[in-house]
Amino acid sequence: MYKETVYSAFNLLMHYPPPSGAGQHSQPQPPLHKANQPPHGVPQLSLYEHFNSPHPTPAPADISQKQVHRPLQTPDLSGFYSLTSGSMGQLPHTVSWFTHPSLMLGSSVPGHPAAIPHPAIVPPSGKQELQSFDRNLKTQEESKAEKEAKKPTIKKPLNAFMLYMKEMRAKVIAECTLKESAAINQILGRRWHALSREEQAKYYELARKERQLHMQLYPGWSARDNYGKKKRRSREKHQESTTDPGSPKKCRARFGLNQQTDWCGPCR
DNA sequence: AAGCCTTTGAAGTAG
DNA sequence: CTACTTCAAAGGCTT
Repeated sequence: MYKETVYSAFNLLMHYPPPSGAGQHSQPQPPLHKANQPPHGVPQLSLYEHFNSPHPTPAPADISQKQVHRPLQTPDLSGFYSLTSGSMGQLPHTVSWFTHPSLMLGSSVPGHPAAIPHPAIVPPSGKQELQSFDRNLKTQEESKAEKEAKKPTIKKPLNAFMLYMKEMRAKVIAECTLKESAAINQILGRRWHALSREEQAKYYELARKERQLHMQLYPGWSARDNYGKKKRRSREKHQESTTDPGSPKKCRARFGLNQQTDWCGPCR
């Protein structure tokens, strides 16, 4: 029963036409993640449409509106990618952002624009009034910040490598008896490069569908929405490592090597 | 408790 | 247009 569901879901997933050029071995080849870009002007059936057919629900114009005024009309896709496990050979667990806790959107009230005083509004003169104005301004800013913090964050869809990591992490942990993610990710990075183009293509394709579904569900969303929200280490710390080879990606960038094909000595 | 580490890829920003 | 930056996941470690 379960397996049947798995394979039927897989068939749905694999119903998409493969991107032109994907999985072919003509030389030279562009990087897969570039080659997999869908051609412009070629509408492709999305997972969303697949599951809504023959009664498609038009994608809402505004995410907050959808959350509050209309419950998500999409059929229960939770665990969709766990269902597609068969497709990937063995996706042992959920890999979709769709089922990620961070995306389990609550019933947040859409934030009204905070009452920000117009720049032309000048605080009344006089020390006491000025202090009072400052306090009000601060309170407004604080409440605005609180509202921002309470807003459910829509995360970025996972890219091909992230999907691969999610699938393979448990395997690597079991094999290497490691738990530290930094070390595991290094191993996974090397294994990713060792994959054949066909194997990688599966993940690029899955990632493309993730992005497509994400766009369908959150039409107004942009990666910009989450930009700068995480506190990062200071710029100085980044720059002080000029003598350090750093990650292979950074190292390749530094020495002008091909990011997709070249291995830099110090990072191997 | 918050951020770092570490990876790749997508998408943003800055010049 | 190019180069650089940030964020997705993960969990132990550090501050």
